[in-house]
Amino acid sequence: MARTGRPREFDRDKALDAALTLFWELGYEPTSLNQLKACMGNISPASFYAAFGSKEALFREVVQHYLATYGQVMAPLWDETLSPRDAIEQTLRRSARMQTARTNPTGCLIVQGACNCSPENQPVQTLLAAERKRNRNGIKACVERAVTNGDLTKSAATDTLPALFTTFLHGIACEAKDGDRVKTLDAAITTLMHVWDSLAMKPGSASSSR
Amino acid sequence: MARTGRPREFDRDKALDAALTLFWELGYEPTSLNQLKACMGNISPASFYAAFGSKEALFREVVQHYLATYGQVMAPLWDETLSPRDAIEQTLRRSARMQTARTNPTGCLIVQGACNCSPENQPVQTLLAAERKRNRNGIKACVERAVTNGDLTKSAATDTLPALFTTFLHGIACEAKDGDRVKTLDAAITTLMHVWDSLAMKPGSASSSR
DNA sequence: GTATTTCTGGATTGATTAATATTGAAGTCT
DNA sequence: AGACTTCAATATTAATCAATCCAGAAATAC
Repeated sequence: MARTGRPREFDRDKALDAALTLFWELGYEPTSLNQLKACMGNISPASFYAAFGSKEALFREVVQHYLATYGQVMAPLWDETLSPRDAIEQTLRRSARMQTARTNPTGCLIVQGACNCSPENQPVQTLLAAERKRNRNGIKACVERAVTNGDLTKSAATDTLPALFTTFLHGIACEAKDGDRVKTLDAAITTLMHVWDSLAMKPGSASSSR
Repeated sequence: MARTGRPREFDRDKALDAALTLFWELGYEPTSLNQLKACMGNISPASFYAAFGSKEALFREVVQHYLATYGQVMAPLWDETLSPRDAIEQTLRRSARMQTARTNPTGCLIVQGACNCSPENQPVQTLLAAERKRNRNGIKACVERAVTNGDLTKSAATDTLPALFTTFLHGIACEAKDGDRVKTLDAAITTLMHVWDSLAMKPGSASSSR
């Protein structure tokens, strides 16, 4: 699309990737523009602001990029070809694997990217909080779908499942950043899913619908 | 103990309390010395450094104060008069209640107090990481005690319990900060404890030992 | 070739950061 | 009373923050 004028000398996509890594490691506020410009290929302030607008605008773009790539571990939640149980299990397992992988920073940009924020950067905090709410809603929708399906019989216990799974999901970020192994988390997920299974077989209906 | 010289004009304990609240709300780095001095009674820089040494020294003192008060919700983990199951359940419930109370900031200082940190403040991050490790060890010790007691029969599943409960515990901080109600979390804890109970009754022995 | 457009490099902006120095007031001890 | 000790207010330190400006370089359009 670049029509006229002098072409950019650095690779915008690579710069965005580098910024993602830095934001992921340090979080929004501690990441300084100097560090960003350095890791993005020693670009000048003018180049930076021409290409990305501002630190906050860059971060928003970084979050979108994260959601479109690493964040896709959450996709099973909205994949209705999966059973609700498999959707949640896969989401947990893929999150644990992604957040502990050695190919990227540990932990979760959405949970930890703007954890310590000055009031003036509340918009950034709000942006990530909205994504976490999306996670919550996705898990809740899965549980409700299971009730509609007949996989689960609605009860006081099924009402607690969304908070249970969401709290565990978001807790993975802390454990991953603290050095937990994927094996450890995976095993915990296996045990956690027993909660679902014991609720699924408890009431009358012999076998699940799908 | 104040022997001689002009006595301090501000209340050191109240100042520490105010600093705790501010650090709890914002985290370590975004909390500026100006904000601290203001909330501590408009004290001067000289007074601040004379009384507390530095920002980091103040934070360390704040963390100790937190652990000695709010952090006592974790005490059941090391209370051997409680059954291991009750110790973990009480810890979870008291954490959820404390972190959602309207009398103090939401979330957890240990989990979220230094989440976004520049490399130069790594000592602060390390301080909190060590406390989180203490939580992990406490939960693990409870599970191991249950196995020794005979409350639980050692199996692949019991090996996963420490990570399961710890991940949930640390996840509470995120959910509390995002506005979850204590009722919601409490209900989720009830369901989570079913994991323990189903493991406890599964193997042979009819009733628990104590 | 000339005009136009867009990028880059370097210098600089004002605000804010944590921390220190100086100075004088306010207290205790003998 | 007078020596001594500790505090607090003001001013200031150097460093860093995100962001802007300006001049020159490099490309395209006509």
